[in-house]
Amino acid sequence: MMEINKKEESDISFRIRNIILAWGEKNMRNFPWRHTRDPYKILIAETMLHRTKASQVNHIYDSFIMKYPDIYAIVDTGPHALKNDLKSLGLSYRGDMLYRLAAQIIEKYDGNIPDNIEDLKSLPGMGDYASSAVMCSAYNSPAPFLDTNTVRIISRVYGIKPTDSSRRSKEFKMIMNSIIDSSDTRKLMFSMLDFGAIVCTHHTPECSVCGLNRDCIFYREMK
DNA sequence: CTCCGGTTTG
DNA sequence: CAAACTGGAG
Repeated sequence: MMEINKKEESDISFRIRNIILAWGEKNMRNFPWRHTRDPYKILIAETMLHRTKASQVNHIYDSFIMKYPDIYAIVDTGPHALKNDLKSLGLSYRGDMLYRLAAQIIEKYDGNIPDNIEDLKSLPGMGDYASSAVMCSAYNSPAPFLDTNTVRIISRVYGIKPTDSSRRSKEFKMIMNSIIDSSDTRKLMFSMLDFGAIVCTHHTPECSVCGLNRDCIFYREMK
């Protein structure tokens, strides 16, 4: 009995992984912060993406990187100018946060972005999500991260009602780990984020064209 | 657990 | 007009 459940569990994870990877091959979005492995540029992107739409970040990202090409440029300009350059993204504390983040990286790590989760998480503004995202995006490290998109996909397919704390829950983390398995984490995470943003959307998801619909409890209950 | 914010979306 | 957006801090 136990073994059957385990097999079914891994079978669903296997299908989610392959279906989303295949979908990503054709539909993955093409943001500038995905063309680089430079941890600095990825760090900036994650800071901007904090509770903010990717399309909004896309508007200002390139010019921001042009103006602030490295971590020292952030500190040199000071919090006030940063705040102004990030204004269109909302969350007014973001400028101060980024300044403190850059200052600590220079002070504690001689200007080098840490390449491990523990050190990243110790920095201001860097939580579970952003730290794992840097690890995954810059180093292709198998660091699972749960954001609003991946939580929504998992909650629907598995029929688990999402709560405000789902992104920190052990249950969701374990499922995410089983989906990642030993795949190309970087490619899978980007595909999954985009799948959530384009197909498995919050309002009126595109269930009719979703490759996961026959596995999805949300879809089966909707019919 | 609650709050944050300009912009976008329904 | 309300709710959501690749979350993190207090």
